[in-house]
Amino acid sequence: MKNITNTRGYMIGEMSRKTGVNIETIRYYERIAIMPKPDRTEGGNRQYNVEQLKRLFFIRRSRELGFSIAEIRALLEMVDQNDFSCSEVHDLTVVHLASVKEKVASLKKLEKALSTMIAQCNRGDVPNCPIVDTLFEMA
Amino acid sequence: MKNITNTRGYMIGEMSRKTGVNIETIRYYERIAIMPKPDRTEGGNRQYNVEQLKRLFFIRRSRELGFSIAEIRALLEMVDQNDFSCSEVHDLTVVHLASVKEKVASLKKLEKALSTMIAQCNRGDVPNCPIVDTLFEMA
DNA sequence: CTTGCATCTGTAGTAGCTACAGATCGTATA
DNA sequence: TATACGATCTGTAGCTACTACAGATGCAAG
Repeated sequence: MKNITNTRGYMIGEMSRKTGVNIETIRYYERIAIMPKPDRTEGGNRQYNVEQLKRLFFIRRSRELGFSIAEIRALLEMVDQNDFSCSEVHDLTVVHLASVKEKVASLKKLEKALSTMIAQCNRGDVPNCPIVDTLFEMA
Repeated sequence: MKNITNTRGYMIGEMSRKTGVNIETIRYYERIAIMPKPDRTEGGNRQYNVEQLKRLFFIRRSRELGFSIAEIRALLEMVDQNDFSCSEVHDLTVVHLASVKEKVASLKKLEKALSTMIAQCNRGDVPNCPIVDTLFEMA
């Protein structure tokens, strides 16, 4: 039960608590190499530093914003360059925004279609269920 | 090169062409048992009937409407009953609609956040990239 | 020194397909 | 009838982004 940031660094559990990223997920990020291999204690436990903590925050925030791991990998590569190009980051974000908009649009279509189906159905008082009829359509 | 509906039934390729469902996906649906095991030719090729074709249309349409396989399984169980209850179908659809709405809402939030980030970035003319700054936030 | 939580590795599972490889089927044509 | 060639077969592995174990250790407090 220690939240102490000791001099040796953060243990994986602390990293998890601070960022909200699951421990298993942190190890997964290491395996797919978007997080670096951290130092180890003599016993073999991971010891993270502040850099790595920031990186994990970056990843979590990016995931929250819907970036895929592949996109995050690209973002991190950009950021890892000393003199990274803001316009590359900008462009990647614009592309991502476009895909989010597309998803919204297609979900809105679903929403409309489902609403219509539901509206046509008065729950069993009709001989044929209009929802089921719609689902059987060979459109 | 035949589109002939022969008396024996539809081959898997015909099913695929008619419904737009990938051949491998049709076999997958059989494996997870939302499509029945069809008859076979002497040689072992699948032979589907009209019932099964309709069922596949139903599945595809439901997928298009965003229903999960689990939900589709439930829908099919309802529909498979001779005297199925329209209100069960109704309720499942309402629940699904709610989840679609939630997804729309959360994607809209993303959209807004991403738009704001992009608006703040004038592509490299700022010392620190506002997008990257946002991503590093430890919120 | 023991207790007991934290962490370790490695593997397998999730959804919903998709993509092979290597073998056989089925049929149109020579 | 023989053959060629596309369609289909089975079985397995891959994809995304994790999550969930099992069984073995590490580590720190009492």
